[in-house]
Amino acid sequence: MASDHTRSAILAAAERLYADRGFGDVTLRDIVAAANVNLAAVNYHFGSKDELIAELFVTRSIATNRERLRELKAAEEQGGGRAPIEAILRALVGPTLRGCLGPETQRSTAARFMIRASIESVPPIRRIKNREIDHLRKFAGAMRRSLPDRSEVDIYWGLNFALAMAHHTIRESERLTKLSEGKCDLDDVEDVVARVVSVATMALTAGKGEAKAPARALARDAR
Amino acid sequence: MASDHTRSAILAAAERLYADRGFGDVTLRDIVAAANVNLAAVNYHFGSKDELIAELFVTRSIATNRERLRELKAAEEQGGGRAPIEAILRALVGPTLRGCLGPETQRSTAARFMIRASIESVPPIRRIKNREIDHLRKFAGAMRRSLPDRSEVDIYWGLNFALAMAHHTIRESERLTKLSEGKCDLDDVEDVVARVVSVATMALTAGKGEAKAPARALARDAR
DNA sequence: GATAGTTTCATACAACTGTTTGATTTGCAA
DNA sequence: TTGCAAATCAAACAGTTGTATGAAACTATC
Repeated sequence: MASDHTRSAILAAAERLYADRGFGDVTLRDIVAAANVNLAAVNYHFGSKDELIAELFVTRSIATNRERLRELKAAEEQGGGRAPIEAILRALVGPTLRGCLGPETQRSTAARFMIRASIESVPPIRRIKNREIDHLRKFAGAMRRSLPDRSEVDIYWGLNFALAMAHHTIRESERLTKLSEGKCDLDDVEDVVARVVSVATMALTAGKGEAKAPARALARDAR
Repeated sequence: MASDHTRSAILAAAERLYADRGFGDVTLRDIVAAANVNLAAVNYHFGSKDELIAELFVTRSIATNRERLRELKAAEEQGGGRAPIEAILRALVGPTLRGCLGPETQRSTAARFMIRASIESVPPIRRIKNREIDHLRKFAGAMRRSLPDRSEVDIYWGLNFALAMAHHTIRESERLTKLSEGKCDLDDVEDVVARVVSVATMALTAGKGEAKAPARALARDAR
């Protein structure tokens, strides 16, 4: 096996470049230049560009999911098999938010890469991504156990909204900062996590079955 | 001016293709093939590919914003300058959701194109997009008038979360359907709108100033 | 119906992409 | 040291991209 040096240099450079600039405009030549290796090295070590991306995604995907499940399991064990909904949501969105936001220095390339992947959806990743549904199902299960009175539909919507708020906040963090003229502090990660968890919790616990009825008659003057 | 036929055929074909497959893998040759025009027509009528995309985006952006502002204005007038927060949020997310979801037949290419644009962020669009902040500021203003007791920070977060839920739901509608095994009906657009508005309203009205404090001590066993 | 201006067309171009090739170097075991 | 597989390298390849060209086909005006 000699030296994996080249191999891992490519992985690191590729992850950073993809995280920063997206899959769209990062070429193999950019990657090998950043990694200080020969152009042919990518195909030699990974077979193709797509396989490089796939390996990157699979590795990171496994790591992220493990982290989330670790937090989930801890929460459920502490509650004797039934975790408080806040803890479940925190396990779902916390790791990603912590990795992608916060002061420059403590942002992880890995988390930012995963966000890119969740946004741009390039072919090699799209193929793998279907497995993520199984992962989300585990959270849906935990949420159902935590809120046994809640309808399944509401659970899924709550899960969807929690992910929505976390991902969108990461993706548009720059715009939110500009829009609020700096008043929204995206560097205070725990505050962001608390806000997302709080709103998602309300979505999941408010009302009782009908989080839909109110004010539906308003503004129906279209056309 | 003779016949704008070629011009508008290109615009229509490009919008549809970009909406369906994204900017990433739609080539000029795909567009001219779909529009049944010659390859050189794009550069003749628009100057360059980027200018074509920009024109598409600007046109649609203006239309969407006009529709949203129309609903907003109607709501504020009806309330005498102060619209209920639900109506404001409905004006913000309604048009986009209605355009992008619902039965296949009534989905608008325009709305789907705008979602693509909001996701992929290709250079010519990124340049224009900064203006959208001014548009969002109008909604922030209306929300502040509607909830004068609320802190500005909370307003911006509520706005952010409302857009988050709407956009994410559209982008991941397929996954949500699969995850919920069809139990979440993405074709019932008004239900989706009501859910998003309802949760965003809760985010904006709950607590009073501190939608953050609860349960922050939980799950702090990381590392 | 000739003419000038606009629009279309087939084709070529230059730049860039991921990938392959075959020679050369490296590292290590016999 | 010798021998051999693994790894690196410069160079070329084939394919695709957006764009440019110049001739041909239109269209309307005089």
